[in-house]
Amino acid sequence: MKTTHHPAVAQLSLPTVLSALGDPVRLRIVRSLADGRELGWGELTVPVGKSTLSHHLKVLRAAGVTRTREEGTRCYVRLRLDDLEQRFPGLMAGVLPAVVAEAGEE
Amino acid sequence: MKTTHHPAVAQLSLPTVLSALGDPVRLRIVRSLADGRELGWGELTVPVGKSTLSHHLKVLRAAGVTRTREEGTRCYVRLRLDDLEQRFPGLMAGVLPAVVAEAGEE
DNA sequence: GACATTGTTCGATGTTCGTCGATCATAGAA
DNA sequence: TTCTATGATCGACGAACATCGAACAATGTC
Repeated sequence: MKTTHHPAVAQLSLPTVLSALGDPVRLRIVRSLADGRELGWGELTVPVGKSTLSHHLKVLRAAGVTRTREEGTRCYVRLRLDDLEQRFPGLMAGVLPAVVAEAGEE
Repeated sequence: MKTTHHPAVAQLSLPTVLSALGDPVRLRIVRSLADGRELGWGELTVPVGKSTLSHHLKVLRAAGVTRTREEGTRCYVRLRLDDLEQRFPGLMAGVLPAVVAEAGEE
């Protein structure tokens, strides 16, 4: 595919991370990944077209929230929980429960 | 001044809160308030004009992150920590340390 | 009443964002 | 090689956003 760029741990920016999380569609993606599992692209069920999904995954990736692994023609996504914990200790521990709890509200 | 509107606890939305926090200027405001103190409008030193500051405070207020109290011609701002804890337990406990830690990086 | 202070609102400008359909590049299958 | 499936990229659109200066409203002071 392409050289999917992932920022280094030291370069993760808090406004960028929070801004990436501040969108309903992306928050829904994060919720799907909240348990740490790696999911295939197609398993991310969001109510948008695939070009839009690709865009949102790019935003999450650029913010350092997710890591995309390519395997053949398909790719897999997971949260960068360890990296985020290293850069912003406790952040995701505070955010993820709220993200998961938000599931039953919509 | 005006009828400054504050959303009820049950109406706080996670994407809205995170989105409100996902801006450098607003994050700087939140950092000033991180210890729970109430600050006067003028004590919020951010590198923007006053109309822009007013706008950012409105965004934070509308998201339910801050509460504005008016007293005469001047007003005071503070975080709605209790309300946020009630609606999203642990969220601010995870976010605020990262916000404060971010202080020495810029 | 006249003036000063404080913060909001308005209008405008340039930028960024979310969304889509269409196209393209890559890797695997027939 | 040809076809197919997977995602990324492109171009475009309208909406939302950050910013500013100027004008405004409300309160306090002289």
